[in-house]
Amino acid sequence: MVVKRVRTRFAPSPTGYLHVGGLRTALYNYLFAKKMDGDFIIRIEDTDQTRKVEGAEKNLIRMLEWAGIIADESPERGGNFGPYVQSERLDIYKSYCDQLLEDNHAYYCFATSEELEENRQLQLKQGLQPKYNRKWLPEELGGSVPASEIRKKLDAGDPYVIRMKVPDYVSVWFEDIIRGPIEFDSATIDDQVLMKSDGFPTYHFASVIDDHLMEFTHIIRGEEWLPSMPKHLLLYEFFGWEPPKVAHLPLLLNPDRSKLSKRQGDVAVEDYVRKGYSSDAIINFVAMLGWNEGEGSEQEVYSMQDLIEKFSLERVGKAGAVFNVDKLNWLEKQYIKQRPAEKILGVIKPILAAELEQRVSLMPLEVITGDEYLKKVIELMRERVGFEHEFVTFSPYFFFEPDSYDEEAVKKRWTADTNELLREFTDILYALESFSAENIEVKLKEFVAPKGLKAAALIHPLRILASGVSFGPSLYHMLEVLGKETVLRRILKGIELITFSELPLE
RNA sequence: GGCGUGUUCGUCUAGUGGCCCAGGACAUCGCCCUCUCAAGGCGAAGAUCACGGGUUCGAAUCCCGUACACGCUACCA
Repeated sequence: MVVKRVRTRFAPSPTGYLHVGGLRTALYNYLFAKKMDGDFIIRIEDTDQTRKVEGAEKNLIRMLEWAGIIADESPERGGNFGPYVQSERLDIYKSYCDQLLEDNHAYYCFATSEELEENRQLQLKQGLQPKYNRKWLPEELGGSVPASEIRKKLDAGDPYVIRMKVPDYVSVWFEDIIRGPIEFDSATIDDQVLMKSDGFPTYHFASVIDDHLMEFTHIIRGEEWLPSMPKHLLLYEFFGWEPPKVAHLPLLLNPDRSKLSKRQGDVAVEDYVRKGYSSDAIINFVAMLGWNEGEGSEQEVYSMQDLIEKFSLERVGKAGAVFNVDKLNWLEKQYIKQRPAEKILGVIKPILAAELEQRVSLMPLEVITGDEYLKKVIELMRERVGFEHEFVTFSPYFFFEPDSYDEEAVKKRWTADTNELLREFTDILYALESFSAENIEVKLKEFVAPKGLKAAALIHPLRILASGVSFGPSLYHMLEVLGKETVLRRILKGIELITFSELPLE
């Protein structure tokens, strides 16, 4: 038997931003396809014209690309199974629907939405499952409506929908890759609308047609689609098509375990991008929400390549997972620690440029915007920042003069002769030929020892004057990177501004 | 209401009949390192495996029931 090339899809509707749950669905489809040496396709499901949002389709594809999920076929890329936008496939749905009508698997329904709603309320009140009451089921299909009456309504141009005729007394069974066997009784399946009165197909109809015509071998989608699986299966049966394998993914949840939603945090991938998360961390994090390598693996950090190699649908969990930002933050740090400086440069340069338009720097611009300088800053700060943009914003003193000094720190670290010590030490620094961390350290220790002082007596004040804050990288290395001129300028300025006598004595 | 799915530390999870009075990671706390902050190292605390019945010499793991949660129940996807 010839094994078919694996084809999977992500089929979003262009109604807005890319949801992180959607990102994970797309990722799993992508990982599975790539793992199996197959193709990953993007199809746009825009059959609800009222919910369509301008620009959403482009944005969706952009965000997936940002995440490293590149489609083999898509509306933008094309392919042999297009068009990849459902609103451009209307004639296809129409002809397949005609076939169903002809084969008595579907029928016209002229019920108004008011009628339908009334019926629904009635059934609900009676404790029944709300279902279409088959008022318009034709005689040939076991109903009571004569063909002539349908013909009359049609000729009169009355609006109608087309519904599928669900067979009575059958049970629909299928095997979900991650959940195992699932069975439904046809009595619980509604006569789903296939074609809406505006001539557009419903999701259910369009996706079945397209999934078959586009030759997908595996459908991987959210758990919310599980209950509509029997309808889809019935359609495959009507057409005599072999259904693809299916896997229904568990939901992503809010901290209170409700379905992940706005209000309790960010749900759009865009939100996380804006906050500075990298695609490495987002992909890694989202992949682990519901999937794990198993077999005693304790690996936490996975590159996209790792994921492709190790992913399998069988190892996707069944229960919903809470989207926990703490772990995402930790992952982001892991990536910052290991990311090549060159890559980080590309991200922080524009951020720095923007900052420099807002604030004036007293440091030589060509130096502080240069690769050499920025790389040194990156190496000093990479274990201390949570996001790449913090290379600029968390330690602005690498680019700008401190505009204040941490009051608490000054209070804690200043004594009556701190300023005098700093003044004296400034001369030593000034005379220093090579302004290196080692030299500064040696000089500082030489300076402080005969006075019977600890290095800390000078280290902390120096840090505060050079940076404005009491925390940061190794003082000596920090001073070296800042450079002699800047360091001296900041110390001199600082001892002018900070006067010990002004400090409250305790 | 009906149908469906799910349920192991706060969170993500390992675990597919004996190795589990349950392992790892994040978060929390403590100690070490240390010029601060991180990072790192070590350690602590944290799960009566939702509950109740079976099956079995033996169950987190198999079966049945209950509870709870979530999803679906549209001419939305």
